[in-house]
Amino acid sequence: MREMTSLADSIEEYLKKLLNLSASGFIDIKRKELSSKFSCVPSQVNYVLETRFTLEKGYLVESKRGGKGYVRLRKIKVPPESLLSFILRDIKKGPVDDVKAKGFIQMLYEEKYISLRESRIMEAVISSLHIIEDSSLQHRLNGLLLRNMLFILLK
Amino acid sequence: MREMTSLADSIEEYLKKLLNLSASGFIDIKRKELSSKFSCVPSQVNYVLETRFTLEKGYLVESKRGGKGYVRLRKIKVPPESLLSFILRDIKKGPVDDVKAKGFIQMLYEEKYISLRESRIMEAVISSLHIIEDSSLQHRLNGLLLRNMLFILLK
DNA sequence: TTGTTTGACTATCTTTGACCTTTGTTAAAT
DNA sequence: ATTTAACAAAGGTCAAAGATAGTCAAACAA
Repeated sequence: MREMTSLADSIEEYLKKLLNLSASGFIDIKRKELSSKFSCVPSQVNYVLETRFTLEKGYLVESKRGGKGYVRLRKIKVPPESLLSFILRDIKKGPVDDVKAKGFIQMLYEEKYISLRESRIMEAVISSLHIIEDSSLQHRLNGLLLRNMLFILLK
Repeated sequence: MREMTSLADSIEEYLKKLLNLSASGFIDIKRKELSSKFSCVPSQVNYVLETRFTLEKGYLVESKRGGKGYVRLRKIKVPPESLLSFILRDIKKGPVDDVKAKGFIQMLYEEKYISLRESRIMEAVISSLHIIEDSSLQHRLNGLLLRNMLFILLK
């Protein structure tokens, strides 16, 4: 009889069960403890988080290092057909130039995801990145910043 | 239920509570007594003061050594019109590391210049800049971005 | 190939302790 | 009454150790 479930799958399942049981909508775990529980290296936990608990799949991961550190996992609601999902998918596909980034921001405003002031702040950010010489870095930052700013809207 | 609060966090919370209860707007503590209360070394108190009660976060710490020594903690009250110019002036002076940048953002929120969401967006921006290798560029961007985001508030 | 697992190295945050500086107190010497 | 010196009573600094989590690329498996 062969093993059908990977370690990653087991950890995923375990975390999802914990999440469902949680009244608060989030859970705090210790990376080290979790990896002990599954007798694997700690970075295995990161692998699971990166592949199974992504924003696109509707999860938010926050963490803190050092003494009393933790990893906090929460389930959020991102309707798959929503503008947010669309933008997140698009960002993941590749570099984001500033025309595209600003287009997204405009759409977010028009669809009432963000206020006028918020849209102006975000646009100011994208514009400011112009001083970066390395345009590949600039485009990566466009995507990353947009993504991390959207992340906030979900909390 | 696992304990997630570090000693530093507990001390921070305790001091903030005392400050809120204080009519005078400041509190005087004895470093030694406080550290006894929390069963830790005195320098732990300095750590908390240095990381949580910085000028950028809107706090002022004064102290005196020797007999009758004390540590005085106060929340600074910035006249509403001058907070932005205070920050802008500081930014102009030199590079802005992310601890400082986030301190300013926190103060802007506490003083009600920006909403919670706006503060989180701004913090996300600063955090995202971590991927920049060149730390001099990163610090320049911290300042520039903060400045350009603040300009939006003036409109 | 694609997805999984591992481990070496890195980054960040916290806690502790040894040593330093400043101020206050007291009592002896002047 | 004044000066001085020792000692006590604070608080400050800094660097090391401890506690977590993150990253990345190589090895491995399906």
